[in-house]
Parts: sequence; C-alpha cells; structure tokens
Amino acid sequence: MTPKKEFLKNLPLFSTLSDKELDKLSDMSKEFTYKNGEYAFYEGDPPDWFCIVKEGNIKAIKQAEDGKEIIMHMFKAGDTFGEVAVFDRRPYPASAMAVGQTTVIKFHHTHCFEILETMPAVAAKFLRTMGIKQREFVDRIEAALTARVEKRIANTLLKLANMVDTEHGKNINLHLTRKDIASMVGTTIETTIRVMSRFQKEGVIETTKGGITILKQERLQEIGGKDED
Amino acid sequence: MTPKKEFLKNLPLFSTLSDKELDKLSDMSKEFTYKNGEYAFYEGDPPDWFCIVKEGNIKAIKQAEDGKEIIMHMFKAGDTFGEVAVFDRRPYPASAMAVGQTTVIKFHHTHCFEILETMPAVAAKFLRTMGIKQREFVDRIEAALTARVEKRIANTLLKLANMVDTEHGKNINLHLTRKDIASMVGTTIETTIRVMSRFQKEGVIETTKGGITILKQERLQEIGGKDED
DNA sequence: ATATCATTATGATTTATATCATTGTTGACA
DNA sequence: TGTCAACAATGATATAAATCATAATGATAT
Repeated sequence: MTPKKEFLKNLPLFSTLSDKELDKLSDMSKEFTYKNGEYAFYEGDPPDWFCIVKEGNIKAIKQAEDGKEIIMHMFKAGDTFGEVAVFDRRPYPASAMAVGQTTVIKFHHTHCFEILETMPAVAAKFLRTMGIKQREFVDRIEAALTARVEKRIANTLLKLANMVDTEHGKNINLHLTRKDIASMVGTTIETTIRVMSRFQKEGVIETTKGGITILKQERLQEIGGKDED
Repeated sequence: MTPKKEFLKNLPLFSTLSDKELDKLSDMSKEFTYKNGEYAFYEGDPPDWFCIVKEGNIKAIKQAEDGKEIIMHMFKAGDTFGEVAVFDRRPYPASAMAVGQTTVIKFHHTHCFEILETMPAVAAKFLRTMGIKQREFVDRIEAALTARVEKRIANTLLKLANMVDTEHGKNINLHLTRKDIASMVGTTIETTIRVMSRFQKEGVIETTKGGITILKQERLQEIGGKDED
C-alpha cells in the first residue's frame, strides 16, 4: 500500500471506504509540496481543488478591506480545506499558505462530485466535518463580538496548543510571531505584545526560538473562560 | 398537491427530486406553528430536527458566557436551519426563536440520514447550502474583528433588507428593537441607539411602527464599505 | 386615568485598545 | 564585522465604545 493510500485510509473522512475505492481516491488525488510561506491557492481563485493537509500546517488568510489580513484558520495534518469553495462553486474565501515544510493532497473538483455520487457515505462525512468547522466559526464570532483581547488571545493559544498535539503536550511549534497572533484575534501587534508580555511575566507562557510554550494551561483557561464579575 | 409538498418542491434543496420522492419527504416531515417569541428548539438541545422556515422568520440566538446574547442569524422563508447539529450529531449551537407568526417544517434526524442515502443529489445540495452559510460566517468574523460598530450596523441593516425582500424594496418589517440590532453586531444598546439616531438624522433610515425603512441604500453601502483613509 | 414596563434618547465619565513614536534585540547576509 | 530587516518591547496620547445615570416616550395592563 502506498503511503498516500495509507494516509487516506486513516482519515475519518474516508474511513468507511473499501480497498478498491481507496485505490480510486489515491489515483485521483495529487500530492503537492510547499515551502514555508508558499501558497496552495489564493483568495479569489476559482475553486478547483479540495485539499487535505498531509504534513505540516496551512494557514487560511483572508484579506480585509483596509489591507489588514486576518488568519481565519490553522490547519494541521489530517485537516481538510477548500471544500466550501468546491461545493458551492464560488471562489476561495481565503488564501491557503504553508507554515513550514508542508505537503498537501489535492482532489480536483470534478472528482469531488464524482466521489459524492459514487461513495455516498463520504457525503455524510463531509457534512459532518463542515458542521464541525461551522461550530468553530460560530464560537469565533461569539468571541469576537463579546470577549476582550486578553481573553481571545488566551483561547487562541489554547486552541493552537490542542491543535498541534505535540510531544511535550503544550508547545506550539509553529513559529508564530506576535503579528500572526494579532491577525488571528483581530487586534494590533502592540497590544498582542503587551498581553503576551504580561502572560510571560506571570509565567503563564514562555517564548522560545520558533515556538511558544504554555506553562500554566489552567491559568490560560481561567483567563479564557471567565469575564471578571 | 398539498401546500406542504408544493412548498418543498420549490426549495432549491429538493428541486431535483421526483414526484414520488417529494411525496415521501412530505410524509416524513411535520409542520409546526410558533407565535412570536416561541422557540423551535433551544441551544444545547439534542439535535433531533432539521428545520425549514415555511412562513415568518426565525432568529438564531446564542447565549454568551456573561449572559449577553448574540443573534447569530436571521432566517427567512425557504431557509434551512439546524442541519449543522443534525449532521455532526452534537447539540444545537444556538436557540431558534420565532419572529412573528411563523411556521416551520421539521424532519427528524433519522429521516435526514435516510434522505442522504436514498437521494444522493440532496447531499450535494446540503453541502452547498452549508458552504454558503459558512461564507457568511467568515464575513461576519472578518467584520467583527476589523470593522467599527457603525460599519457593522450599516451592513447588518443592508443584509436584513435584502433578506426580507419586501414589496417596497427596502423595508425591514421584522419589528427589530435597537437591542436586537445591538446583539447582532455585538455592541451595547446605547451605541446602537446613537448610531441609528445619527442615521435617522442624516435621513438614511426611518423608524416606523414595527419596522425600519432604508431611505438611502447607497449611503449605507458607502458607510458599510469604506473605512476612512 | 394611572401604573408599569420596555424602548428610545442623551449626557458624563471611564476604559480598553488603537495609534504614534522610539528603542532594543536578534538573526541573515554582504 | 557591520548593515539591514524583522521582531519585540514600552511609553505617550488619542479615540471608539462601554458604562453609569437619568429622562422622555410609548405601549399594555389594571
């Protein structure tokens, strides 16, 4: 079994499929490699490809009107992206940029619809993953509309830490700058620096070369959860 | 043909179905009527029903931690809601409250999966509508993170006006209070009142009994689009 | 009619965060 | 080794919006 097929087989999305169907998927899909900072596609591009992160990470970047850019999502290995655009056949709502060396498996949109027709179980899985993603967005809207910057940063750090599920349990090894975090939570670089400096002084986090380490997860959860009362 | 079947037939979601299939859908589904302020389901309820607005409107309300509530979405006739919860089989992320006299068609979740299996074309349609909704959320996140209150209110009013597609073209006949709008854009009642008073003085909008009329759509679009530079 | 309640309206004050400005730190590279 | 660019740090100031307070209006019930 090729590594690609092996990888596809282990995705929840395709877990129900037969060996033969997996072969078909493996044939249909193409593997692409990107270096740090390279783009898998750009916001506004025609929705030609549905993508799955095989190794590394992808960040979804949306350009706001005033030139600011916001990071809509961080994808890790096993995550799918681009399906929204493929399924509603409109341009990608955000750009997809590689974070670190990353490889992506792509399915052409024509194949996606073929999959839906010939492997109906996958459709339900797709609906499910889109539902999960939608929930995250709902939470994000809630946070953006009601929570202060400090709280949003705390929760973002926690989510990133969960996302990367590293060896030590709580290290975010994504080489994120304060600017990156600022554009995830929708604030300025300066306030991000201030908030994170405070976290650092409190011993809640630690910044190492190319990474952030969460030292007191409970404290972050406390900040992320409660609003003083 | 029953009115219910007729209605289902005209939904894009079911437009590809045969007469027989429509009969089946009509048999499976139940019609419910709600008075203003009544709930079709509550946030946190088990995801038993997928719903379609037949008449009236539904607002999706999410409870934020600090007691504030935010209106995540306004649904009009023909819109579907609750599908996220049904498809990822987790509790509803928001409550669904009737705005005015409204009737809702509900499909039990078991039937939903039956539909997916027996009418694969519907699955693709579902993916599409979920994609569309997701895009709206993405835009909403962008706005929440980057745009000022005035801009957010302007855009919300425009979206509501489009939503309701009334006779006069630009009347929002939803009996929305400033509080409602505040909880859509994530601000306080006071600032909403101030902003809308300003709009009113400028002659951009007009508040009538139980409704808001947009008098200068272009002006609202201008405010909603540009950020001073 | 009067009391009660929700909504709209405004003013005064406070606060979180943006903006502007400057300096220090680090790593890449010529 | 020095220069340059990206990043981090921090102070001073400005500003959008929240908060607190108090009326005025309008609707609904008694």
